[in-house]
Amino acid sequence: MQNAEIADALTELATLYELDGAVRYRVLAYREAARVIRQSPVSVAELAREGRATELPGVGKTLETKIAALLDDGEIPAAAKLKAKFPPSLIEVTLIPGLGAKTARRLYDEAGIESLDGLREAAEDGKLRDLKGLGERAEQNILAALERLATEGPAERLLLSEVLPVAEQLAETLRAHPASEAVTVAGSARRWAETCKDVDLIATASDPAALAGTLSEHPLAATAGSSGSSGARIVTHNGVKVDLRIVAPEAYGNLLQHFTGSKEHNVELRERAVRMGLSVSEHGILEAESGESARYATEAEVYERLGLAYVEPELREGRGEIAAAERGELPELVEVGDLRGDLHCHTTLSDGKSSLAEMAQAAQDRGYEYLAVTDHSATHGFGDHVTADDLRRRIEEVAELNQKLGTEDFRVLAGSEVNIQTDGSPDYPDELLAELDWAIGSVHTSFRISRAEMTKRIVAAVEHPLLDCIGHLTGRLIGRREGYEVDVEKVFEAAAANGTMIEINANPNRRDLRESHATLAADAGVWICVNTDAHRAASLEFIGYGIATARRAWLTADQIANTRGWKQFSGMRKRAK
DNA sequence: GCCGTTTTCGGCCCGACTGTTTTCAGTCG
Repeated sequence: MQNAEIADALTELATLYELDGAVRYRVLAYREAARVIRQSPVSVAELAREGRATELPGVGKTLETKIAALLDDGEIPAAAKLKAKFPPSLIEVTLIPGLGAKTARRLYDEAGIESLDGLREAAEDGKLRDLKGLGERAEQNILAALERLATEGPAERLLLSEVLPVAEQLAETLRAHPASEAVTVAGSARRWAETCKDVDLIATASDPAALAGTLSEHPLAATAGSSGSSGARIVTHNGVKVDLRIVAPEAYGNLLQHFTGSKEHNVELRERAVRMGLSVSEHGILEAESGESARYATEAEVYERLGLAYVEPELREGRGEIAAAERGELPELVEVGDLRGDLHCHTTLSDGKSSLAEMAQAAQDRGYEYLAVTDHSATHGFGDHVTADDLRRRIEEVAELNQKLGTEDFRVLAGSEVNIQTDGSPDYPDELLAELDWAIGSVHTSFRISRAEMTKRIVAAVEHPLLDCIGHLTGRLIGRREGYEVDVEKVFEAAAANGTMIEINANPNRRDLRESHATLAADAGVWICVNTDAHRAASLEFIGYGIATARRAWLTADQIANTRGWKQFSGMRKRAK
């Protein structure tokens, strides 16, 4: 059973308990455990079988027993019992914005509402207004929410790459306004999370109302909400919700820290502050004893007041960064500027949109020392495959291009992204692979084989002496496709033993290795390389998303192979050994 | 239900907003 399935079951049980009126903290404990399990890089099912699930923070004896029952019987007895007590379709009702478990339970007890259909009927018949605490306004809001759900489906999170360009463009416009003093993109976009729900902009300005008006009147705004001296709210034409909050410069650090999040980071920060006799909010830090409140212009001062080293936004996820900041043991994170080359891209030879020369030029423009051109291989399909003869010609073309460039400072590597076939073998003969400068092995077919077979398949590729690197290890597409099942720990163990690199694919749809796997791989001693998988010259820019994943995985430049210059990197390739 | 610079019980973040209500509970981020 996958971690996500266990997490889903615990989340459902949390809501069932909440509907049943359990104490708040029990519900919170189940939700927190679900979060930790969802994020875990290792199989929680395996941990539970070994009786080690309690090693996860937030999982105690009780939860371990419940997970074991879920694995053995496919359900948790407590959940089954509660589902007999009231209709489980009541859970859907709690998903309507503005309705929670308390209200849902009262709708059931007092109006016999069991589901979204029942809720709609009652609202249309004007029956909800009879319940204490609800009125006509609530009826209208519920009907509007049901309508939105029917037409738009559940609110989905947007890919960071859909949100970040919009956020940056809006921030740039605001920065250019004469009344603006500082504007920062905050929230999950600042943390470079995989997906975002909305955009938070934090600003300070000499004329706040004027700055807020600028956002409301921005051409990207499809609809504008209220706008005043404290901020403004818009929805862009591509459906991104944007909140601008404007604050006095003295408290800019407090507000920025608060709205950068994450929620989990902030909760942990505030809990720690309480133990120090301090109360932290977006407005400042209050000392309980003296009653004195302090405001800070910068985030660094906020962290300093709490006895912590500055925490980079990408680390603020409640994954131990506060404890590390306290000990002064936060890693010095890798940066985009540390990279010396990109080792995965495509050209018009397979499914890319730019030529070999255009890709090389773009890499030189970025200041790289090397670019591996890795078009798809012989069995790729879609008419985009590259035959063995095509590849031999490509090797010659690359040699000619390098000669023409005539510099020691930059070189193109003749490479390939080779399909790992179902039996784990590459789809070019070894003699041809040996002529390449660089080869990546990737899985592009037969995703649905068993976890054991997939693990065996990829480990075989890892052990192949002429595959230098494994591409997009799990094949996931964020929000669209789960990755294939594979025992990543076994793969990393083999990769470390064989000197096979594993990439962080920077494509914002992939970001694969995901961050928890990247941490695990680096800890296992695997060389990571961060590559774009660019299919056009402009897409070399996507490297920022891959570096963000590396940073969110706590990685330093040291742990990334392609931060080395060519001389050193060339010797680190498996084929060079 | 979890956890320990308040260790095996008694705590467990902070504030804004909403809709309903004359002081607040529920929900949300």
